[in-house]
Amino acid sequence: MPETAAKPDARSALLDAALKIVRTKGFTSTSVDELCAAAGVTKGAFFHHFKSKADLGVAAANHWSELTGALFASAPYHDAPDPLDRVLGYVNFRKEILRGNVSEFTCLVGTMVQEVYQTAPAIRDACDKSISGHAATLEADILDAMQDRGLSQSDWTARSLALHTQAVLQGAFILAKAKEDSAIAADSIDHLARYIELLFAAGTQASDRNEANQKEETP
Amino acid sequence: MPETAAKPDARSALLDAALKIVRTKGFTSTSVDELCAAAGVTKGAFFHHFKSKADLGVAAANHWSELTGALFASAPYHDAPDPLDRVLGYVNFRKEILRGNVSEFTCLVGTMVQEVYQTAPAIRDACDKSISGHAATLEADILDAMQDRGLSQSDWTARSLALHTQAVLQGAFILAKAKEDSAIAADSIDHLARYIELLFAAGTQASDRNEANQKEETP
DNA sequence: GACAACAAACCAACTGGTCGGTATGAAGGT
DNA sequence: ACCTTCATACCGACCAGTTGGTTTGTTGTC
Repeated sequence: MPETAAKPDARSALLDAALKIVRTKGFTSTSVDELCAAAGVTKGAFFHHFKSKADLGVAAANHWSELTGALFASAPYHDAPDPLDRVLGYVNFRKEILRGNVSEFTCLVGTMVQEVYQTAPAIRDACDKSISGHAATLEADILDAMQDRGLSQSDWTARSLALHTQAVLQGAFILAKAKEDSAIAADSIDHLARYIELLFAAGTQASDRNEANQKEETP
Repeated sequence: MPETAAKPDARSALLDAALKIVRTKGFTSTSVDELCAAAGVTKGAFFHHFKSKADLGVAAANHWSELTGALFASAPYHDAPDPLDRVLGYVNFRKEILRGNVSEFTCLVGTMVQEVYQTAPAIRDACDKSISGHAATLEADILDAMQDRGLSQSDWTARSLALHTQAVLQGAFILAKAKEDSAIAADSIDHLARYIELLFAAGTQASDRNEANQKEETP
């Protein structure tokens, strides 16, 4: 991965164009010429900065990671003192983000990975890194909430719940695309929030009796 | 839509080829020539049966609906007397289905709709119909379970929960593709099952405490 | 004068789609 | 029984446009 220090104009223009176009048409349907036209550069510039279209795909996924990373890092839900409130704040924030038309709030890497997971391993890995890396930022808060609520020996892990939130979001985007409606995505996110609430409510209730067993599952 | 009575060889061969190839490479990356080669027919046959590639996409989505409809209709979970057990049986069945490599258990219409929702409205509608139609088969059992457990005035509907299950599954497939691993999908399905259990357990607890268990046991 | 950052003409392979043609068989008249 | 008609199913050469990618050339800057 290159350093994000210097920003030649054409490169970031192409990356920004890729974010917009790929999210509406998909990766393979987006041609290099189209990208160049949207970015206002020529093909020469494209292949100067990216050695192939697939290379652009990888760079776009990384660019996406940086953009979303910054967005969520600066989101207000981190301020909540209760870790569970931070987790629920994240989920609620994801719901608030559902503004504008579908291609504006859906996920670049979720879209790309479906198309190329078998044909472009480099892009798939970049997409996985983006999703998993984002989930990891949630994992810490989930872990804190689990400890806080005495759920350390539950039969699910903080990581699996963090990844599950991403699955719900990705799936919600698919439904939103199929129905061309963001409301259905909001419904799914509501179910996700309800699940997390129930999960922690049930936990406090059931396993309050004793604590401090660091073993995981495996009966 | 044509009746499924007569089955010309070339047509169904192309449809079967489409199911397999589109799930691994995506719709736009799958060329007509490739489809013809895999089906052992010529281009003439292709455009005799389908007026365009998009038309094949619509037909493939409908074909998918029929195949999955038959699969789930004959699944054993319908036999459970308790409607909640049928719902949980469905979820468990979805988990059991995760066999073989990723392209063998992922969803054709979920893959397609991501690519073409903006560019091929006919395909999008066919995919929506497939997903929503499948969700509708779950909705009846959910509704029964809600009545059975006295959850009729909850702040979520049977339809939204049915669609949520589809969102979770579609999202689980995306994660499985990103990680090239079905285990992550199974984890998400476990979370879904846990959610449904908690949802109905919490409901019975909160609003059905006095009314107790008045359901029949031997139908 | 070396090098990064572009511009733009150019290319072979491939794309979805067309079109004239053929093989088969059922329908219908005589 | 024989012939014509017509529709369906299929073939495969062909087409124009597009694809990702290359090459050669022109800038500006250190």
